[in-house]
Order: sequence, then structure tokens, then C-alpha cells
Amino acid sequence: MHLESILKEEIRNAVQACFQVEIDDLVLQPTKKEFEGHYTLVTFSLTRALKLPPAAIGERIGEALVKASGVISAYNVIQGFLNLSVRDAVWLRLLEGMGEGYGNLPRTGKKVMVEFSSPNTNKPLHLGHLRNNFLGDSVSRILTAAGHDVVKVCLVNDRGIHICKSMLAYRELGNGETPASSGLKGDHLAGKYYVAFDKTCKEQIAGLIAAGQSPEEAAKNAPWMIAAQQMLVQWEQGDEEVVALWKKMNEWVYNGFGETYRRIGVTFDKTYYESDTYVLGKDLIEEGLARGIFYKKEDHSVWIDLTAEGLDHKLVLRGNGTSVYITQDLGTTELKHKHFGPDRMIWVVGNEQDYHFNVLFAILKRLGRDYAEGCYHLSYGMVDLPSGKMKSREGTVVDADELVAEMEQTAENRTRELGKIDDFTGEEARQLYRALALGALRYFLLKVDPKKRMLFNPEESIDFQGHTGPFIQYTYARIRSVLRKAEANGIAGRLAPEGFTLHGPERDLLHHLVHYPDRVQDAAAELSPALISMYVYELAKLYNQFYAELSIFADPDPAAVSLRVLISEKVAETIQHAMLLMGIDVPERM
RNA sequence: GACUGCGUAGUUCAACGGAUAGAAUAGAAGUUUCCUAAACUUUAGAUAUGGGUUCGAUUCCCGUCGCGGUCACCA
Repeated sequence: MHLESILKEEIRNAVQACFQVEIDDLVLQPTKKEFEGHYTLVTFSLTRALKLPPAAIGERIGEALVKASGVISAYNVIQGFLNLSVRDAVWLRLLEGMGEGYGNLPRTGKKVMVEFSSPNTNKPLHLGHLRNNFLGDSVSRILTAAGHDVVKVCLVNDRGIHICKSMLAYRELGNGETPASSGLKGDHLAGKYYVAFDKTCKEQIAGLIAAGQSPEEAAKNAPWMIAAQQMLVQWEQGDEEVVALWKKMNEWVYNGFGETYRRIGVTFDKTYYESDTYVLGKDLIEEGLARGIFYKKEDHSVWIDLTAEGLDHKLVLRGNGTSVYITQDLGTTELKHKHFGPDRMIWVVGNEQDYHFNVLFAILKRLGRDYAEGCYHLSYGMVDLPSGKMKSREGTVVDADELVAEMEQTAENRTRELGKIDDFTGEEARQLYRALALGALRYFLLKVDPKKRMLFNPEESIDFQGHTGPFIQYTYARIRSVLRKAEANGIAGRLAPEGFTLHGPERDLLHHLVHYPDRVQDAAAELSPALISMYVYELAKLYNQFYAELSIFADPDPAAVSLRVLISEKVAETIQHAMLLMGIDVPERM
């Protein structure tokens, strides 16, 4: 039974009965807090069809509904708004219908592939990567709950000039340093030499400019820049020494990434490496050339004219026959499709690449790939600092590992201050700190609409109070405490008997609770964990109000006590489910 | 410059074209012999700007101003 569908049907019937008119687009919305009611029908839009003032329409429909409806107990009309109140018996029946895991929707049989994370192996992860990882991870969980079969994929950027830069700096300055010898995490070690390369290279360029070269010439002629390019050529030729260095440093980086992924709780079903896929796509170029979709210039470079799509002429293969980014992406997409045959492919990639994906999808369509229709770029906004954009080379980044460690420290300090878990073992306490730290961080990054850019101020640490992960975790822990007490006293959650009158806070909670599956559906359709975060925040807030206003165990009516225990169980279950969709664990105590 | 996205309380975020624009935080004032005060209650505070469409605009259209992003034979 779906309340809103039933309500809309009843309203249609009422309109039919009163006015003998068929109406299909009804505007039904939740009633604003300051007014009496649960659902509001906006009657302005009906004035044309029914040829009556909005308030009169509201009165007629309201009257008819109260007479005939199985769900509406009362109505009131304010101008063009018809506010409808739902019977308590209906809320109780809906509560009864909430089975185990009611947030999990029926299986659809559709397969969805989500590609995210896609790190470069020349530097450690930063805050921007965390947004990407959490988004991809959470969207995957939401799609799974919405009934799809999800494949999580990571494409590692393990080759190219940027990798050679850190390799070169390491060869020149490294003195055989290893993660073991320096105690530095592998990805941080590589990042250190990436920054070192940039520094030295800039000095070299400055020197050349001082010696009279133009900035463009100098940038081209800097010795390390030339050396890095040579190194890339050697790598592509399979030069043993270069490949050995590449393997060694990448190994360090993978170990470092592995540790970070473990710490932030992110996993993949399949990892692709660009070093394996970068030559792919050339057969697609051949195919496109043969079919006249691409054209070749005199220098043998291959292009496509996408002006018809409002785009541009775009290079798809270099004059020397080597691949560019788009060539490789075409090939990789074809490969991923061949491996898994998904109905939908989603790329979680920053909005700076909007143009690239427009081109990619346009080319796939031109090539007549039927899966092009199911391709989608989940384009998210950057995480900005008050000072502007983060840049790895310039060291203006918020490092992921450091941030997580800081958050854990904050969680520990705060927990110790409050002193509620003094009986925890060391391991239990560490688990709690980790859950709180990640809860705060994941929630912070997921509560904002993915499409929008967001700001992080490193001066102000992420909050543990208010609209935050720990607020919701706290609410959960408090409910668990209630439920432990109920169990200890032998009180089971039970539905209230027929004719029971709900108290305001109970009614508000049930009203919110029953919409959870709809919100999961919405979040899956929009690919937006932010919708889940808003829902669960509201739920926690409503529970806290319920908790503050009503005593669960002290009520003289045993039916009220059992009902409140049952409501507490359902709220706890829903909070746990929703938080898990964001990849956040909820603690039994905190 | 071309294309593209964004301007909402001091700050960080909300608002299918609908009612008095919601929260959080920072500010002010309260709540604990009672189920966890990481909570609850009260209070003050915002749609960049000028037009247009509409019964009704933060939302849609046009202009202005401000801030990002993209315009590589890098990925």
C-alpha cells in the first residue's frame, strides 16, 4: 500500500464525483509544518478546468474526501491549499507493513557499472578524491538497494608523463629511499618526488628565462622536462631499467592506496590499469575511418567533426599513430562493456571533464554503439578551499590520510571529554573513534548535492554537532540504549490496538518513516546520496524531539510504551540502513 | 574572447513554479533529582542586480555585475 498513490486516486475520484471532470496532473505536496495536516493539494492549478475559485474547489473536494475516504480524517482550506489529515489507524497499519529491510527495493535485474576513484599513481589522495570515492561508493550502495546489480570499477592512471616526473625526480634525488627506510607511506613517497620534480623544473625554467629564452621555449627546454619525456618514450619501448623503476614505485603507491582505501572503507569489484588499456581504441578508430565517421589529415592525425552536436573538431589519434585520452577511453569503454555487459555505465568524474564526456558519448553514438544511450557522466563539483582550488604540485591540498587521522583524534578527544565509554576496551574505543571520524567526514562530503561545488575550510575542523554524521550516530546509540532497557525489562515492541490515538511526535515520526523507500528510489534516480542524508537527518531530529517530549517507559498506558518501543526499533533500523547507504557505521554506544 | 556552470542569513548547506524562503553553525536566552545534554526549547538574521512570463518566481526567459570550470597531438 502506497499512501500517496492511494490519496491521489481518491482525490481524482472526488473530483470526478463533484465536477464530472478527469484530472491527471495533481499537485500534492507535504503540508508545511505551521499548518494542520499531512498532505496538501494545491488547487490553484485546477481553477481553469473547474471554473471555480481555488478555495471553493478545496472545500468541495475536502468535503467529498472526508465522506468517502479510507485514509483522510479531516481537512482545512487556506486560499488555494487543501490540507488533508491522515487517520491514525492508517499510520499504524503502515507501521505494521514495514518488514525487515523495507529500504531494500525489489530486484530489477538491471546491471549498472559505476566507475570511480581512478587515482593517479604519482601522488597520494586528497580531499577531492575523497568526495569522488565516497560518492562512487555511496551511489553504488544506493543503486544496489534500489534493486540493481552493481559493478564497481576503478581505472588506475598508472602511466604517462606525470608518472615519469616523480620517477625521474626519485632517480635523481632519491638515494635509494624506500617506504621501509624512511617510514613514509608509499603514495606519499611518490608524491614527495612529484613535488620535487615541479620545484626543480621551475628553477630550471627560471634559469633559462634569465639566460634570454622565452617562457614557452624555456618550458620546453628545461633539462628535466626533456628527460621526463625521454623516460616516457623509454617506458613505451619497454626499457628494462625504466620499467623496473616504474614497477617498484607503483608497487609502493598501491600499498599506500590500499591502506587508505581500507581506512576509508572503499572497495572495487574490478580494477583496470591504464598501462594495459592505453593502446586500446585504435581498432575503433579504424572502424570509424572505414565508415567515414572520422577523417585523416595530411600529417596522418585522425579527427572527428562534432560541430553538428554543438561540439568541435576533435583529435582522436595522433599523427604518429599513438593514442590520446579519448582514444583510450573509447577502447576502455568498449572493453568494460564486453566484460560485463551493463545496462548502464556511470562515470563518477569531476565537472572539469564535462567536455571530454560529451565528446566521448557523442563519438560512441556516431559509432552506433547501442550502449551509448546508457552512458552517464556523474559530474560532481570540486571541493574548494577558502584560498581556491587544490593543486597537488603546489602542495595546496588537504591530504586524505592526514585528514582522517585528525578526525580520529578529534573523535577521541571529544569522546574522552564526555566520558561515556570508560568501560570500553582499547580496541572497542578505537573502532568507535574510527566510525565517528569516518561518519563525520563521509557525511560532510555527501550531504551536499553532488553537482555543486563545495567549500572546505581547513581552519575549522569538521563538526560533530548539528547537521553531521555523529549527530545521527548519537541518535542511533541512544535508541539502542532504549531498546536494551526494553529488552532487560521484558518489554517487546507491539502495535497499538485499534482506535489508539497517537501523540503528535509519534505521528510525525511515522509520517516521515513510511516514506523511506520512496527516498531510496529518488536517490537512485538522481544518483544523489544527499537525498538520503537529508532524509536521515530529519528522521534523527524527529526522534530526538519525540524522545525529549514523551517518556517511553513512564507512560501509564502499556500500549503506548510498547508502541514507542516498536517505533524506536523501526527508526533505529531505518537510520542504520540509510547510514549504510552512505557507507557510515552506527555504534551501539557512544 | 568563445562555451559552460554558479551567486540564498556572518559562515556552510536546503527549498517538483506554490502558503510566512527551511536547517546547521557562530550570537543571545533557557532545559539535567527523569530512558545517553554529541540532545532539546526560545530568539535574532538571507534570495547579487534590472526587466519579462505567470493567479503566484529563489526556481523559467533576457540583460548587467561578480566568482568558478573548459577551450592541448596531458590524463
